[in-house]
Amino acid sequence: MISKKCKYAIKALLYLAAHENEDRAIFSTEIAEKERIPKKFLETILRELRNFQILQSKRGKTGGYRLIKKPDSINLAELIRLMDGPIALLPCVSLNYYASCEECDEQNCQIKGVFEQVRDRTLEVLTATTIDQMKNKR
Amino acid sequence: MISKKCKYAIKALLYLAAHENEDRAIFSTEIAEKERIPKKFLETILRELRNFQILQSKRGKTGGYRLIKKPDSINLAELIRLMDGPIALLPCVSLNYYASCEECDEQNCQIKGVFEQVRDRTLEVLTATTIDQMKNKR
DNA sequence: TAACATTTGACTATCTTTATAAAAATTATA
DNA sequence: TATAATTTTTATAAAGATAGTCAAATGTTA
Repeated sequence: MISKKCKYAIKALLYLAAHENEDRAIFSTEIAEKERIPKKFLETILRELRNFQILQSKRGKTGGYRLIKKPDSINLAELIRLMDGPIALLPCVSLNYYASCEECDEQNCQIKGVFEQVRDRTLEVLTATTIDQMKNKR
Repeated sequence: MISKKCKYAIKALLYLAAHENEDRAIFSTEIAEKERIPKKFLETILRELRNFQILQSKRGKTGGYRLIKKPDSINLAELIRLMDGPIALLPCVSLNYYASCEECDEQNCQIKGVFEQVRDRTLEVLTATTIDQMKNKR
């Protein structure tokens, strides 16, 4: 499962992408209400996304959030990794967060293979999917 | 990520499968030592597997654990669901543990589609892989 | 220029759940 | 009587999901 944090991040980005052409910064309050995300939780998520250079923020009356990265350059694999960490189902088959299994002889591991397959299949879908593509669904 | 519990369960079943023809019950201690799994934790895992009718247990001097199900009839998807629950990355696309997303209009959800794809791709691999197949790796 | 309203930012606190065990006492079996 | 599983209880630690508070920035207005 991805975390709620991650799901909320996707929704927030979709919302920002949908209103990108309106030439205005968008308040966390607006996103929270429209997407029904707990406001304070959303704010910490937006801040993280800003720290990752995915969006920019501005304080004050004319403040709010805007996308920096283009929606077609934000893919789901990247986003999930930023918010939740590894995508692989085992640490020892993770490409970006590899960690060895303490207890097993990795050379002769019988279970790695399947999970490498799962990882590859999953990544095929996730890296091929961008915020822009999701936005244009239905 | 799958939990350690789940990973240990896979390892324990692989061990039992590897020694299936020896016509003896196998102690939790033996599995714990050979597979380097914390003993007490392993015992609770074995008990769960017994409750799921995957193996049987016997107490006393000639006690231990034996497989009930054949290794080629235990697939990974089933096993992961028993130990960890849902395989899908979102509750609303889970086949066996479906739960609606409180906050979103599921009819017009833009993010479901991708995660259905991921689920299907993942399940293709996991349901096609049995303990017996893994046992015969390398 | 000072005061004000609004919005993000940073830092804490809290509450719940899940994961991971360890311990003790009990029961079954050879 | 020794051995090994069973049950029950408890503990710990980490993660997840939120709420609260006050500070800092920004634009507006008197």
